[in-house]
Amino acid sequence: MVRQPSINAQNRTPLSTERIIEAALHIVDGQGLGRLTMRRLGDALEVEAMAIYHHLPRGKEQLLDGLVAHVAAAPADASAPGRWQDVLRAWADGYRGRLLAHAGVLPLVVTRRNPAALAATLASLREVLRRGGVAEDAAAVAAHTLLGYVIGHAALEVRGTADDGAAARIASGEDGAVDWDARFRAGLGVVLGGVR
Amino acid sequence: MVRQPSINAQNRTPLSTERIIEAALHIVDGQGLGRLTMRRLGDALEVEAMAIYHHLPRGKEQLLDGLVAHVAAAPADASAPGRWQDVLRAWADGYRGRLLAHAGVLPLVVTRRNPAALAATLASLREVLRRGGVAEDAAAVAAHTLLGYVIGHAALEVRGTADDGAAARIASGEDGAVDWDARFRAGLGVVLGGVR
DNA sequence: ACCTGAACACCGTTCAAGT
DNA sequence: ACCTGAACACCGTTCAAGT
Repeated sequence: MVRQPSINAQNRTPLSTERIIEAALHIVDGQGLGRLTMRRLGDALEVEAMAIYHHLPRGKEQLLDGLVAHVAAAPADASAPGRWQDVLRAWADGYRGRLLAHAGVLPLVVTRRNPAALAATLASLREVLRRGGVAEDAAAVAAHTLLGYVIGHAALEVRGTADDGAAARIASGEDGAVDWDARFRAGLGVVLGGVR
Repeated sequence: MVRQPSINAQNRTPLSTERIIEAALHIVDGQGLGRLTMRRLGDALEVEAMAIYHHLPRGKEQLLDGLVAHVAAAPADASAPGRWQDVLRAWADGYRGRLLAHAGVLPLVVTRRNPAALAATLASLREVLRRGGVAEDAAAVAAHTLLGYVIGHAALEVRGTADDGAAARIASGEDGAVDWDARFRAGLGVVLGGVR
């Protein structure tokens, strides 16, 4: 006779790295990076904070690395059909949306050492350009420029949404709110238009 | 008879917001953002941590805002002679150097609300373009694109210096170390070349 | 006005112990 | 193997008190 495991003792879904990262991302998205603590994360998972260390031995460091990987590793589809300009435009739209949706992890993406995440994304951009017939050197430069622009623009947007009003008008002489979508597309045009 | 103030009691230079910010920046540059604590900052200033609150009533929040202002507010010289391309290239070089020299505050520049600092910088870029004969709309787009690129590229550089070696080669197929200076200049050419 | 000392409510992390 | 409980060395910040 086989025992039903769900009946006894602690019948809750066990912890896993994936569940931990997801719960952490949920906290960051909802309450901000500053409120992500091991204790609060434990609460959200209905577990003592110390249980997390069993799955992430490097502790909070490893947790933050996981968040970066989850958000920043989003390569372009090099096998997509169409002009490389359109493929990159579509990727950039998606990547920007990703960064804005998880704005709280942006400071981590910016400085945290996590080679694999961004390197893979960068390689996919080069591949799109290479397949599109752009020379190797120019492709490397363009991939770098594009990723830099998307990340930098997302950073400006995250900061900017707060000072659309009076502050921006006073300090910059700009008239009213910024249409960020249009701004981003226009800047994207500048970057892609500069690739030869 | 006038008393000599320097003789008595606590004859040390009194605290000031400027001294506090400078000491904080020194800690961040030397030991990283994570090691900037009010207590350590107090030690560096030879004062109890609580004394800082007398000069920065909003506490650490205000301290971090001050760091961002100190690093990110570096406008271009709109009255400089020469082609606008050269003026912006010179500004970009300087701004990049600034961000890299204080890489520890980069995550703060990226997300911390501090309208004045970036808005003033942005306005100066627009002014350079406007004086150079670029149309208002195109100037606004280009200023935004340029600042976004410089910040984003600096972020990639800060992260990248760690994975120049094997990690980058494996993940990206790139051959060896990246010449960041050349990369930056080339990307700058792409961005400026795209402005019409 | 400017700084100190003690205290409070938190942190991340370790370590031995439970099941 | 997986989780808990108590403990340690830190945090930022408040508040009353000193000069």
